[in-house]
Amino acid sequence: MRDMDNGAGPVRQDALRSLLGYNFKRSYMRIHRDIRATLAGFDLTQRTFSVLSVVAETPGISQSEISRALEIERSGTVVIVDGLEGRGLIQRDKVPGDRRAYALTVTSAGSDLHARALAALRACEDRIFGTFTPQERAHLRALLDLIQNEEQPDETQ
Amino acid sequence: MRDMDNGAGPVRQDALRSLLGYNFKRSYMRIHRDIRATLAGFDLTQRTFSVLSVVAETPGISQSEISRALEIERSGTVVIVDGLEGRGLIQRDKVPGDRRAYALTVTSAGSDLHARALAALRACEDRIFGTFTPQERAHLRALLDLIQNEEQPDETQ
DNA sequence: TATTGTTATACTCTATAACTATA
DNA sequence: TATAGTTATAGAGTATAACAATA
Repeated sequence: MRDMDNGAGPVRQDALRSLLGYNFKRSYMRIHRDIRATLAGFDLTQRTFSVLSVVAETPGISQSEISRALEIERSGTVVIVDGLEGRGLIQRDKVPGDRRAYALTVTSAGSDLHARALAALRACEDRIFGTFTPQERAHLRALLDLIQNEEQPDETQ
Repeated sequence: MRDMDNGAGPVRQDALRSLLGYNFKRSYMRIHRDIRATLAGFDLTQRTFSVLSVVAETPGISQSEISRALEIERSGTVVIVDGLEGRGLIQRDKVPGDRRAYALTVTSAGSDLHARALAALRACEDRIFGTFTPQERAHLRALLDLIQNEEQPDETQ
């Protein structure tokens, strides 16, 4: 009787369900819940993992470059890098040519944690998308890429 | 030279990009930005629009039913309903059989705003997915449904 | 002038807990 | 005991603004 507690009848949400945006949100919440739980086991969040990952793959990257690549505010990147450095996962080194910036690299501990968290995330996705065929996974990825590469509305006028 | 500011070379994010979850997040952020801007024109958020929409389509629905249908905490629903009621978009009526609950319905102003916001959202989605073929839209919707209907990990043991 | 890194602040969103009235 | 609604609070996540040092 869950949908008929007060006699209003089943809960209709035809309008919401007709919107791709709403279904996208619900799907994302479903995925995000599992990803968050997986990363919590490594004391990481989506953001801290993303920063760790980019540093691991781009040794010498600066904080500003991270901000641009991941679309995080610079002020937010500082806090994340502080945390990762404090845990001995990455380190800040001086940049010879530019005394403003740091060159970030992962420590061996950071590299190790990144590898283990990445493996856990792949396992997590295998669970979430376990019923998907390889073709369905590829198609989903292709559609997500299409969305990300959409023209942005021109805000310069 | 945006990706080579410090000589670290182009920013690599192969690991992140190999994860469906990360691409999902980026796509969702892209879509959400436009949806939020669209709804802001009606002084609505995704949540307040969702509640308004469900009330419009299920006259007499209770707050608890909204919470279950939209997966919002009851305490959050109260605040949203307060706001919509304060703006004259929905109203709370007594339920004959249950003195605890309210029967919610939209006012004519609420019905009108819902219709206009819904039309704006459809137009917004037409812009976002303008380059998608009808088949691609349908396929995306089908894949999103698959994700939402995934078995949840059993937490009752 | 623009950019890098930083700090402090504020705001939004959401979850949690505790409570009352009623079933 | 369980449910409907409510209130207050706290936390996470994120954005904004201002600043010093350097380019």
